Amino acid sequence: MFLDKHTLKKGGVINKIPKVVEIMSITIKDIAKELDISFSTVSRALRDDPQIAEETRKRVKKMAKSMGYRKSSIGSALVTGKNNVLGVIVTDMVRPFNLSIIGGAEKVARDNEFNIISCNSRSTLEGEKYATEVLMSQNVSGIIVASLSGFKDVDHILVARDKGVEVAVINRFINIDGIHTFVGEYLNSTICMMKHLFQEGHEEIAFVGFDKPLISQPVVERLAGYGRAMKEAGLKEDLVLRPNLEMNTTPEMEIEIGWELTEKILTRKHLPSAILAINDFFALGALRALYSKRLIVPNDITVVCCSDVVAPYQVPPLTTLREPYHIAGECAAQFLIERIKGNMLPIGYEKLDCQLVIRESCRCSLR
Amino acid sequence: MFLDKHTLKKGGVINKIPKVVEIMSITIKDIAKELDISFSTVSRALRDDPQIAEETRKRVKKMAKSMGYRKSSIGSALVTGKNNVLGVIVTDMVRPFNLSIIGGAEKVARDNEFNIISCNSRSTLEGEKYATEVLMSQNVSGIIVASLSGFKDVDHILVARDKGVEVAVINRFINIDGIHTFVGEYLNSTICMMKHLFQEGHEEIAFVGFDKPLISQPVVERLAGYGRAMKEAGLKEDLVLRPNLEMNTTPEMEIEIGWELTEKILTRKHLPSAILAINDFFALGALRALYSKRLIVPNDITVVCCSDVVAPYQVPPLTTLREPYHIAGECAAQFLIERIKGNMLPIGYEKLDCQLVIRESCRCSLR
DNA sequence: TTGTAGGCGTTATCAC
DNA sequence: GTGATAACGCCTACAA
Repeated sequence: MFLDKHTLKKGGVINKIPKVVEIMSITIKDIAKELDISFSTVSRALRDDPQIAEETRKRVKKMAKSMGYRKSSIGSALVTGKNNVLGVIVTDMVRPFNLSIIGGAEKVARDNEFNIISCNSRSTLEGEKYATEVLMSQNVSGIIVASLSGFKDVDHILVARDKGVEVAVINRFINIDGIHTFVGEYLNSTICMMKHLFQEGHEEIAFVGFDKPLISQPVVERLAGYGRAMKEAGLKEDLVLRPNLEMNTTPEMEIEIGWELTEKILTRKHLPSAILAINDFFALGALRALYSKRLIVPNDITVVCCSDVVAPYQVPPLTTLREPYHIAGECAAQFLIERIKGNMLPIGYEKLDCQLVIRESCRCSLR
Repeated sequence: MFLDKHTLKKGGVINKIPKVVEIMSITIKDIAKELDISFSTVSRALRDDPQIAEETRKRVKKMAKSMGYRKSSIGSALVTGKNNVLGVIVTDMVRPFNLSIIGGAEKVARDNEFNIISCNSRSTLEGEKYATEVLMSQNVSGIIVASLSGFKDVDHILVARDKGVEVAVINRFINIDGIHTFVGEYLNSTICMMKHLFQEGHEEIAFVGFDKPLISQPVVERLAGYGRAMKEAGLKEDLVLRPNLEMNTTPEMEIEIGWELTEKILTRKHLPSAILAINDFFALGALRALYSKRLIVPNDITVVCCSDVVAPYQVPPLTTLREPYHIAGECAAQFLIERIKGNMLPIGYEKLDCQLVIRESCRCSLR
């Protein structure tokens, strides 16, 4: 596997024009002048202030529309301190689940006439602090933190909170006064997946994954869910783990590891009937190992996984536990917007279930 | 294939606190008061104005830092009309290539202390117009339009341009005065891919794809590149196309179509040695058709494709032409930032090559 | 080299 | 109901 050197070829310049003359935007003063009324009346009319003559309101709105007026959000932000912008901090803008979070937030924001500014933390604490400052300097009204930089240092979050910025945290298992948290529910979700496998008649189920040195709640819960389900069903656990996996692995590395772990399984005399992988990429590694041995999924063996990134686009498409990233983004944005609008929802934490998505990598698709 | 009904379970509220008292941010006035100098001196010192005493500059900066000052971008934006924010308009925040564009822009923006606001057009002209207005109301300094809503109505882009906002367009084959455009180079890139196949000894190469009723430049160029390469090599074209495919297909639909088209090929007595799919999802359909016939890639047949969305995560990983989305985002952001900073680069168009990424779905990986 | 005053577009608080 | 006027945080002539 090798990559061609990237080439960037400049195209021809097809036209040159002098810098365009800047045209000023329409302001409430322009409208006021046109209508020969005071600009504060215009401001009130546009904001549907109750104490304004219906007649005036209509005239102003009509004129505003015909002149192509659009409120400058920075003007009002300067006065109100709120600007209908939410900031989202994610580790990076590459991993699909981060983009799901942003997408979810964006959807809700749009429906509420809010905007989104997104920043990377690059998975570092400094990055997260910097991103927070950037967002503060933009006077955002709320911040969604979806960047798992660690568990201890949350000063920047507290500073934001104390400056009156609403903050919501996604998938970080902390408990800070005044900070609402949305976390995935992985334990019961994993048990749910296991039950599905039991229903399909599986009894020998291998868990392919890893053990992190750092406490990662999702990892812990998935392992616990697998363990509890097997125990309750009176079955023997079959953990095939890469111990002490460092943070910041790439998908490629995880595929590699999933492959190796599965190959270990394939050297056994007796194979399990199903493999539950800890995430998409481990599952992909499993698929590759099976493919190289010409084992057919799900006819010869079932492969399912937690998380749902590229699983829909596999041959065959994988049954997964889709994590609630998009929904978390939606919920967090909705929560912040409500708070910003003055609806002081209670602060606490909310658990969001994963979604069992059944595709063609398990037995039930054969019937 | 079915989905469980999504369940959203509310978690327990673990703590309630009264609304946090709002703490005012530090402004230049606070610093001025603290240092007993005028606030304009502070403003100048912070902006490294040349006509300021070195001594004062240091004192001010030190104090600013110790007080945790951060410039309010809305304050300065109100005065200067620029706010170091770029807006990006994409069709949606779901398709990975859109996110690549945003990611590329974000990377460059970050390096230049700019921020990004992203909006959806939802693939409609109205959406694009609305997004443009939203961005204008945020007083963005520049806009990247990466939303292919059509070719005719570009008034909103002209309005933005005329208001002094720098605009760059990605992958839309238009020519507007004052608007810089970045477009992918698909013709030569496709020929490049074909040459690679020839080098591997392929002579019977089927093209699996579609013919759009609407003129889509990438589609046209890919078809033309395939045709020209085959012709120049003295080989016979083997086009397996779904004619008149409507716009807005889903990945699932494209997989389905790619599957069907490939199955047609598989009914032949003599099979081609390679398949070039028009995009990832058509290639995925091909993989599924081949898998169901137990044909091994690349041993029995080679599969490659244009575009590079989920191709890296296939079994086997697919050789592709990676489209320059991330790079386009980077280039567009860089261009806009330069212009905004006053470096008046000439306006025109630039072509960005696709990148041939060789993976394991073609013969050369076997050696 | 530094200080003063005016203004950017909007909202809010007075009067009238 | 409406109209002045004073903020908001910052920048920038102009003056000192």
